[in-house]
Amino acid sequence: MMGDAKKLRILLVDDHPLMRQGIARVIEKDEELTVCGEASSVSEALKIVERSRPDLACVDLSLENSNGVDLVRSLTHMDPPIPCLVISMHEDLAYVEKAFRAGACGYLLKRESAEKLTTVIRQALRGEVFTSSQITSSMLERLIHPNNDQEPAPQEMLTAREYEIFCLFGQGSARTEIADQLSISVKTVDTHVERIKETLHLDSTFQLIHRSVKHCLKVGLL
Amino acid sequence: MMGDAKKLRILLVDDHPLMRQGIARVIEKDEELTVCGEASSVSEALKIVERSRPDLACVDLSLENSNGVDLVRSLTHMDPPIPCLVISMHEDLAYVEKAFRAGACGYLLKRESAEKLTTVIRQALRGEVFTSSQITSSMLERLIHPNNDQEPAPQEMLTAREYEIFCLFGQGSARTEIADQLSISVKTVDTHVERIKETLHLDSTFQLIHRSVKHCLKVGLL
DNA sequence: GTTAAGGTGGGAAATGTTCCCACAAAAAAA
DNA sequence: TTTTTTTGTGGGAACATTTCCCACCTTAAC
Repeated sequence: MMGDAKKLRILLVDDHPLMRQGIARVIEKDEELTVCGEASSVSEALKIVERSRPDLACVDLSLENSNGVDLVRSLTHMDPPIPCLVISMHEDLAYVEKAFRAGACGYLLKRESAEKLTTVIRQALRGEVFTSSQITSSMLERLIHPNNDQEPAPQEMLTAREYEIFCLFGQGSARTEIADQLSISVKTVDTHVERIKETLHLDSTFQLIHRSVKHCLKVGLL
Repeated sequence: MMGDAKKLRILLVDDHPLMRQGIARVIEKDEELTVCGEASSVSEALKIVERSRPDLACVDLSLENSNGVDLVRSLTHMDPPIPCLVISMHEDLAYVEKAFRAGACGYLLKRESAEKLTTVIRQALRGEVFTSSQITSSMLERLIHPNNDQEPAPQEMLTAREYEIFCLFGQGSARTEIADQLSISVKTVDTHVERIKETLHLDSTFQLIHRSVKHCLKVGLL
């Protein structure tokens, strides 16, 4: 019981209970680490942080009904800041970018091994920055071939609003209909469309619809 | 051997040997019916018809490299005409329509029972018109709800040229590009587009693209 | 507190769509 | 055979969309 006081306290945030259990087990195995709380949403996590300030938070990026990125931003901007290690299933660099822009100090892929986790947690607590080796090589790849666009996932490239409109196109709404549904001006829809096309390297609305239908079909929106 | 002379002679046209065997077996079981020939293509069928004029032809609509509808048209427009019973796997009313417009006197779904087949053949030989009950109810449904379009297959509804253009849209070409590829005027493409939309009950080019992409994805053109 | 990013819109020229119309060839119907 | 329908080909003009600029406001980010 005495030793617990010296242990570094870690908060787990993931909406999958089984995943939390797995991570917790790995952490508890380490004599210097302990889990001080578990949360499945941003609000839960913030409550736990208030009453028991953890030394580190392990945050899953894709939380149900809320965004792990926002949590990371909150935690890393507190006084004093709580370092955040993102544990994500997404290899996509767009996620990585969002996480680090929000203040994360590490990005670990979920399929990484258990030993890696404790290693990374220690690194994070020492203030070191970490990414999984796949992520590192992806970043290097992008560094070397900056214009290597091979149909990136629209969700990652577009803002929430843009993606919303993008999908509405794919689901069969035309610009005027989208404007009605969203209660915004057609011109606003047009501007969004412009940005979407720019981001996705599309030359015309025709190509946009084309891409959107394909995407919606792929993700089961149609 | 004497009895055979009085038997009603039936020609089988289907490109699946096993299916022909199945139908033949059912027919031969009936004392009043006999199979006078089998063919897997239109040309084969016409040869058999010349040398042994059957009393009835059972024709599959989807023949390899040729079209059962054309055969039906030929047979039912001979002098004297040879009645045709279409045996098809397609429940779609578009097929039914084409078959009857070509002169078929019956339309039987392949998944119908064996007993049904002999019953229907007798009906056909008596000059009665028959459709499977599913087809009948589909027609009634359409009669009651005329604008209840349940996405019929575009290939069946459109002419060859129209379908060509329809698919080019789905594969990413815009109207001007299609005009270039086909070496025709953009206006011609526009007219085709108009007809396609009319046939498919589409309200806008937008919906056309939408439908086309879905279709191309379904048939593996994308 | 200045910069960057996201969401909101307008104006005007270019482009695309739609609804007419027409004509010729081929196919179907009479 | 002759007539009618279907198919493929196009034009003109009104209308709608797209595209390219631009601007404003708000909310993070640095």
